[in-house]
Amino acid sequence: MTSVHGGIIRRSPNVNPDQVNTMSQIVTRFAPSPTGHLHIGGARTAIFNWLLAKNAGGKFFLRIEDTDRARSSQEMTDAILDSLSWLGISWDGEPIYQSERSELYNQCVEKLLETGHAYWCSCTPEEVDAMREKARAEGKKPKYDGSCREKGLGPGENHVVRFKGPETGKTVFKDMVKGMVAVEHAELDDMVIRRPDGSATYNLAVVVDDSDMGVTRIVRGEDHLSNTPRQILIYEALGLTPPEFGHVPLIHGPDKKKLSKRHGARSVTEYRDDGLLPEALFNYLVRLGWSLGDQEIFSRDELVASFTTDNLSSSAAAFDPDKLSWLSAHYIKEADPAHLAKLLPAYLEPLGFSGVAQDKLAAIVPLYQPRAKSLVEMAESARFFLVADADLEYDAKAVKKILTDEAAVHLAKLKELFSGVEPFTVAGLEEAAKQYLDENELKFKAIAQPLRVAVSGSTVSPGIFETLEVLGRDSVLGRMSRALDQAS
RNA sequence: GUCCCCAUCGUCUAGCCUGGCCCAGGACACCGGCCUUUCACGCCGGCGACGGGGGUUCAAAUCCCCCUGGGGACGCCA
Repeated sequence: MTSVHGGIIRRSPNVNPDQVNTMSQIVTRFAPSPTGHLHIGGARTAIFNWLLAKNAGGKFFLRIEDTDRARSSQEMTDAILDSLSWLGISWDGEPIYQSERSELYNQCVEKLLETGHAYWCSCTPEEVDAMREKARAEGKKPKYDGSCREKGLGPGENHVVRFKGPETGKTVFKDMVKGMVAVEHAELDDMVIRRPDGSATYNLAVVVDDSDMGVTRIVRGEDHLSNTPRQILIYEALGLTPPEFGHVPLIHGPDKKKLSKRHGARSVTEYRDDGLLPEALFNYLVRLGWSLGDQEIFSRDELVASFTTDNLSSSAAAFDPDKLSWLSAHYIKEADPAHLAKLLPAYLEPLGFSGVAQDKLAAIVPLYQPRAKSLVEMAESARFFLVADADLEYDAKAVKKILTDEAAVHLAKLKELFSGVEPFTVAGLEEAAKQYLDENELKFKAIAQPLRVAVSGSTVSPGIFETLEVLGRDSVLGRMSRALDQAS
């Protein structure tokens, strides 16, 4: 009564080459339940499965587990698909909806009934609860006690169908990340596979669907590990070959506790709203629980080329917002400025800036690529570039500290000089400033901060000449005038 | 409670399968320095771990056992 699965050898000797080929095609899937947004745990699972398929040149399917009609919604389904797309994950064919497949499930339940692998049960939920309570009280595993196993009941009011599992022996399988896992059949109880209303339960539907979809490898969260022996038993009873399973540990919060809303159990959408690039989240999630030597940064192509299940970690990982932030900064540095300029308006809008010209943004972006950790941060820092000169707000403390009488003298001179600088570029401005500095035997420090405060309103900005160039002559001169007014 | 899974720096991890090259390597964070025009970037350096106990062995982070700790599952949810 021992069954072993998951080995690599699954070919029978007499199949023809063509068939071997189709059979060896790798098929993976991601099966979210549309009862909430796509969270990072689910996103990581999706990524792993997608990568697995891509690496093998196989297929990656989507299945929407929406059998819980009350809690599922089309809006959530759409949101999940959106998140996947944003991450750059594409799927083969159309998503499959479990809610449309009850007929298939019922056929399989019938087959199980006919072959003696399932039976009707008339026990009420209350009765079953009592059985479980009793077992628990005796220090045993809470289980349905199998009262109806041999009763030979038929369909009837409030009758469910239960799977008739083996009572002895054990199921052993080779998990792609855990290795050999064994569970005694005595630990399992006869699970309900069909409810009184005729609907199928999770374990049955999953098996039927994965088999029907031709899924060959399943990577999923460790919370499904204990379901696996049950599912394997259903595969066997149905005369089907189980796929290979890989159970990745759940992601923990930074405190090693359960992932909570507070620190990371957030949806992919929220990270997008925070101004992360999808590349950063993708890279971070992959590295959380998977590694390839010492490499930290991976392009998508590298990942597709090198991702295998061998390097998946078997121990749980904690979510680290700092490291994610570091990756975000990295990908912003690497990104094409024009691309970022296209993304920026979405983050500028909430700040009250809309319809900013693309070429203007494209000029601003490079100044912030080395400093911004997110697009939100970039948008906020870039504010002073976008406000009208007359609306620029001056930080009182900065004005008091930097725009001294002496600074005002320099600013006045510089303003005159700048009005004639041609071209109005970093090189031209630098040259003009240098000349002024040399003539008056001044250090650059004497004018850097005054200029910065004059044009940005604060003591912080990108390099001053870059800032001046991007601002343009009119703004620079206008703002310098305003600064001189403030100073006096 | 029962069963299953897991255990290297604060965090992500390499190394573990095929013991010696590991008084344990990389990255994030942190600390210090350099660069400098503010803030960042960058560069250099530092701090910092094999959970505990038994074995096996000439030799153990690596193999075995126990303990402890953590997580998950025990649904007519998925």
